[in-house]
Amino acid sequence: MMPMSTSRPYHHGDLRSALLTAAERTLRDKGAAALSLRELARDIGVSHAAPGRHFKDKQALLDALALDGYDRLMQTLATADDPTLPLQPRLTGLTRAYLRFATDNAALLELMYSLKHDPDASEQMAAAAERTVQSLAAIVAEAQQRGEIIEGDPAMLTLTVGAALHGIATFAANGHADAQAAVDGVDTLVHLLLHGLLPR
Amino acid sequence: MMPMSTSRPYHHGDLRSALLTAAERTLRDKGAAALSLRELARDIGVSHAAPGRHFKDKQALLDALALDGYDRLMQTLATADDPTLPLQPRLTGLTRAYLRFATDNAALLELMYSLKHDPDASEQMAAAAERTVQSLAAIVAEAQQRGEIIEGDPAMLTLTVGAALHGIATFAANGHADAQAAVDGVDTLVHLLLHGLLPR
DNA sequence: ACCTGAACACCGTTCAAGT
DNA sequence: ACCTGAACACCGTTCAAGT
Repeated sequence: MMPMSTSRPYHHGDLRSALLTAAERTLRDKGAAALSLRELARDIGVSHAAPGRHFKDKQALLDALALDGYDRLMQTLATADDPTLPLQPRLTGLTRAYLRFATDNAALLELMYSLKHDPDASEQMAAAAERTVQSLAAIVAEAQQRGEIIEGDPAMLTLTVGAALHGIATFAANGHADAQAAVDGVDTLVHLLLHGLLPR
Repeated sequence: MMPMSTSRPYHHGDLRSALLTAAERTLRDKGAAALSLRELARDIGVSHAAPGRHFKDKQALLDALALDGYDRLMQTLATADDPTLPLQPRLTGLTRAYLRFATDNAALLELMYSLKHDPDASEQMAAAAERTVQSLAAIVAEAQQRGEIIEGDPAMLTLTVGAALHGIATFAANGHADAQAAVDGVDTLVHLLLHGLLPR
């Protein structure tokens, strides 16, 4: 039990992170469009102008949320990756992790991939996305070196795998595919990616 | 030259479609978040309450835009589809068409795939998406019957192909992949999907 | 440094009233 | 049937002033 100070000082202590926490909650519960700085301020118990000290405008708060999302996604993927595995189970594991993140954070993912960001934040997000792509590219390159997969432009192989993973994750996140069906289908999807659709 | 009535009547004639046209324009130029019913009304020259006659709220207008987007996407794909082609060029053509639509209508696509819609509109959109999936499923089933691709759960093959197409389209739309690079990569992507990544 | 409170210029939505 | 004009309850953002 933390003692609550009965005299409420006019400042908050760590308003910035309190705003981000509260914002992510409403993002999750009601979506980005329903997010109001004034409402956040009310919930936290601070004046409506206070958020302006920490985020130059509403978009800056959304950008910060999205950037945090990229960090968490990358950490999720890094944790899920097992470099000792052969390619197929390794990709399956990564895909499952991405799928789980997507369904658990659907609104956040939508925000992360949305078009409207400050140029500065856009740059940071492009860099974060690029880092994720690079780790996938590294996996592809490794597999090529081991002779597990075909030669050819590694960027194209990475793009293909990345597109398939991204596609199924967004299908699952927005309900275009049933989430459980998508999870169950990961094995088959990765198998098809590796083996192709043509008869042998 | 249409004669302009100098006495401006208090009604508009076809306000509903005028609103949709203007809304799509701002969606394209400034994004969904910047869309204001009052501003639309001003631009069209009608009172700020007039839109309420045609759309019960702002979300209803966004839903109508998204639904129209699904219609146009399906029409684009139907036009681009050439059933006389073998599977590989057929899929390549469809993917190109989807890519073009995605880059030409990035904000609209984002709106179409966004999570926040009225339940009623969501149902219609799910149905529209389902129809698109079904036409892809039909192509897959045909190819299976002709022995062009492997047997196995057609739904999984469709999901895999659909995920890859959707993934590359969204990459292109939001700039995660350079649009031109994505278009150039379509041949390779479809080839990889069909042939797989494993060495033969 | 950090926050308040008032002010400004906007919103979306509703509703009686007009034509 | 379709629109207006006023009204209501909100917004985001700015800025002098407070501590």
